[in-house]
Amino acid sequence: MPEGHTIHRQARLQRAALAGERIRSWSPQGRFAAGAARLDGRKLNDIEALGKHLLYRWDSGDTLHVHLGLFGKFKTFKSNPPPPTNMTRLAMAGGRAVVYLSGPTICELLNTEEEDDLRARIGPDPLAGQRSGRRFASNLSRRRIPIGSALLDQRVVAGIGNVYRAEVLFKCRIAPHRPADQIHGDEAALLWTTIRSELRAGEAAGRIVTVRPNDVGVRARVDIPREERLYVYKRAGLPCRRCGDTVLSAEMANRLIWWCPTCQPLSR
DNA sequence: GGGTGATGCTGAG
DNA sequence: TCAGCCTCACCCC
Repeated sequence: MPEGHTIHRQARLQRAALAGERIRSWSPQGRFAAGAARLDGRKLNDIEALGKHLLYRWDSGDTLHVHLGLFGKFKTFKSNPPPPTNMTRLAMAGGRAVVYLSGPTICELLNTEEEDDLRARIGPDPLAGQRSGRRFASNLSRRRIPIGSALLDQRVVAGIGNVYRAEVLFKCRIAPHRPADQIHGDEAALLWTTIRSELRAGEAAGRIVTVRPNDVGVRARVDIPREERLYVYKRAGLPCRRCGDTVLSAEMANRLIWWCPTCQPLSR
């Protein structure tokens, strides 16, 4: 379930659960055996989220880099952890909690140079607290690709995934096919603030809920049914929650995207 | 119980 | 552009 909000949430929760202690680390699956052995018994100083990447800082000077990819998952147990399965790539056990990681695309130790490379190829992170709206706008202005593709490019903005790209464009009334370099300054500013507030809401809630109170016929609650939480994502053929027109979908940047042709006109 | 798609990304061609 | 990789929830039988 990993867009940027999940990663930042994990950083926050795991910081509270593990940081500041010596951590027993091992790789039940065996695929990270050497790395885990190197970290075993070291003190975990801090965890940093960077877009969809997680960086764990250890007192040995080591940095553990985790990227969940499409399938990666964390499971945290405060008490009575079940034994890890042979799918558990990395297990980290401290005095307060145990965290199991399975299915990550990346689980590796980084040296300084590799970490610099990672930072260099990642765009502004809306959850990192920086004021990077201008950088985001400038990144857009330099791409001729559709805005729907640009939002998935982690060099443009770090942390957006397929759900948020569709939802954020809907909220800002921008058609996904419009070229990124033709997004007006005020639209780019609105996009940035919308991305920030939506990712923040997702981080806090632990799930993606973009539908808000004042929109027709939908409760503003986190516990609303799953199929009412989003405006357009995976709603092809269904009526737009705002105007009733039919939600469309198409492939863009190798993934499906959904939009309302009335609420998100091609020209503004 | 099998099949499939998924909130991601890379590297080969 | 496309196959490949990682895992599992969900659907259908």
